[in-house]
Amino acid sequence: MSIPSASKISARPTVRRKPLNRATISDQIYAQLCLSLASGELAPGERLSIRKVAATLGVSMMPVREAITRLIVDNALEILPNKAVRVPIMTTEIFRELTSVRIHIEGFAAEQAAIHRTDEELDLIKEQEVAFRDAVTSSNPSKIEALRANKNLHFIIYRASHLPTLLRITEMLWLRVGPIINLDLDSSVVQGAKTALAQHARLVHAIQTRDAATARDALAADLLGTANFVLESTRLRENNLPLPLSDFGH
Amino acid sequence: MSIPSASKISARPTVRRKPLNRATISDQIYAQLCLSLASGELAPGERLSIRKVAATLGVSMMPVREAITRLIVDNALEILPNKAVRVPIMTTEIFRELTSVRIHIEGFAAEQAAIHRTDEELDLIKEQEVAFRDAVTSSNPSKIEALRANKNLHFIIYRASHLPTLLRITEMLWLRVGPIINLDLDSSVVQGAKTALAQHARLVHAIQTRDAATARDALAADLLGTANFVLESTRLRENNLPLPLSDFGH
DNA sequence: CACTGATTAGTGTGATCACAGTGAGGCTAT
DNA sequence: ATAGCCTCACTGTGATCACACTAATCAGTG
Repeated sequence: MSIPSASKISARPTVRRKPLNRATISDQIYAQLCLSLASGELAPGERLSIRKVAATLGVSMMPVREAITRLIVDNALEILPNKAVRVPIMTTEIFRELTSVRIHIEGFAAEQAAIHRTDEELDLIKEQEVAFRDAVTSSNPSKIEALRANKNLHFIIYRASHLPTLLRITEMLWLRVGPIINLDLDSSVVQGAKTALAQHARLVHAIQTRDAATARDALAADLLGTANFVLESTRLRENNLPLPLSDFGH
Repeated sequence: MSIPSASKISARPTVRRKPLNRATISDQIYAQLCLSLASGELAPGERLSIRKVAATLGVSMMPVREAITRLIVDNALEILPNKAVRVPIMTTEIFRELTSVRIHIEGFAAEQAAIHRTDEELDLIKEQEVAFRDAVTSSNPSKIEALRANKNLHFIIYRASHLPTLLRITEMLWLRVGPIINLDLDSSVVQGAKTALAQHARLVHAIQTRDAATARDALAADLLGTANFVLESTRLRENNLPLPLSDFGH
C-alpha cells in the first residue's frame, strides 16, 4: 500500500498549511484492513499477527495494533481466549441472526430515508441504481463492479436517513458480512441479482414517492434474497466447532 | 481504582494455572472509563488527556490509549480535528436522533425478548423489576440504586432477545446516553419514575405472556418518557456551537 | 515406533522514548 | 495599550524495547 515514510513538510513559504485533518497511519491501516475484509481477501478463520501485518505493510506495530483494536470493537475481527486475533468464522446460525438484525435495522434506515431524503440524495440513489443495473446486465458482467455499486446504493440510502447513529451501525453490520458475500459469489452474482434488480427498483421508487413502508419491505426482500443465496451456496460452517484448524495463519 | 502493579505469580506449585481469561489492564481502564461516563463523573464537553488519565490511574499511556480508542469507536468519546479527545456534547437535536434510534432498536430487542426468553430469564427480569420498584418507592429513594436496577432490567431483557449483535448495539447506545441521564436527574428521578414504573409493569407482563407487540410498545413508551424528562429539565445545548469553552479540562 | 520432555520461535500486552503539532502566556516593538 | 512574535508546556502518534505466555519443533526415553 506504500505508506509515504512521513509527511515531510520542509518549509511552508507563505501559506500556513493546516495539516489538521491529515489521516493517521493507523487510519490508513484500518481502511486497508477494511478493504481486505470486504473483498474476502482476508478469509474467515484466518489469523492475524500484528507483527506480520506490520511487516507486510511496512510500518511499525503501533498503527496496526490500533487498527486491529478498532476492528475488534466493531466485531469485524474477534479475539480468541488465547489472545489470538482472527477474522470470525461465520456459522449459519450467526448468519441468520445477523441477517434478521440487518433486515430490521437497515429496513428502518430505508424507511427513514424515504421520509427524510432530499432531492439531491434521490438523484444519487437513482444514479447508483442504474450503475448496479449496468454492472449486472452488461455483456461481460463485473462481479466487483456490481458489489461496489450495490454497496454504494445501500449506503447512500442509509445516509439519506439523516440518522448518523444508524449509519454507523449499518457500517458495522456490513463489515461483518463483507467477508462472506464476497467470498464465493463469483459470476453467479448475476444469477442472484435477478431478484435484487427487482427489489432495487421497488426500493428506489418507494423512496421517490416517500412510501416508507414499501421502502422498508423492498429493502428487506433484497437483503433476504441475497442472504438466502449465500445460505444455499453455503460455505458456512453448520455449527461452531471449537477450532477450525484449517487456517493458513502464517 | 488501584491496579495491582502486575500479576505477580511467583511460582505455581502443582496446579497449572491457566491465566488465559485474565482481564487486561486495558480492559480495566475501559471498564473504569465506562463507569465514569455512565455515572456522569465525566461530563459532556470535558477533555481527556491520555497522560493525565494514565497518571491518575497509575498506569502507563498504552492501556489508556487503547481504552480511549475503543471508546471513540463506539462513539462514547469523540475526537476533535485537533486530535483532542473529549466526551461528546449532546445537543437536543442529537439527543432526539439518538432517542428515535433507541426506541426502534431497543423496542425490537424487547419484541424479540418476548419471543425468545427462557423461563429463567423471565425470573431474572421480574427480579430486577421489583428491585427498581423498591429503589424508587422506598422511604429514602436511592437515585443510583434506581438507575442501576433500571439498567439491569433493560439489559437482561436485551440479552433475552438472544441476538448478540443487538445486545452489542444497545450497549453502544447506552454508553452514549449515559453521561446525560445521570447528569442532573437527582432525586427528581423519583418523580419521573411514575411512568417508568407503569411501563415496566406492562413490559414485564408482555414478556411473560409473549406479547411481542405490547412489549415493544411498553419499552418505547418507557424510553420516550425518560427522554422527554431529560428534554424538559434540559441541560442540553440547543445547537452545536463551534466550541463549548466551558470545560475544565485545563 | 510412540510418547513425553525441554527448547525455541512467535505472540499480544505494557512501558518508555522521540517527534511534530498545538495553544496559551509573556515578552518586545510599535 | 495593543498587536505581533516567541517560547514553552503539553498533546496524540509512532517506534522500539521488555516481558510473560503460547504453540510448535525436536530431543530423549519408554
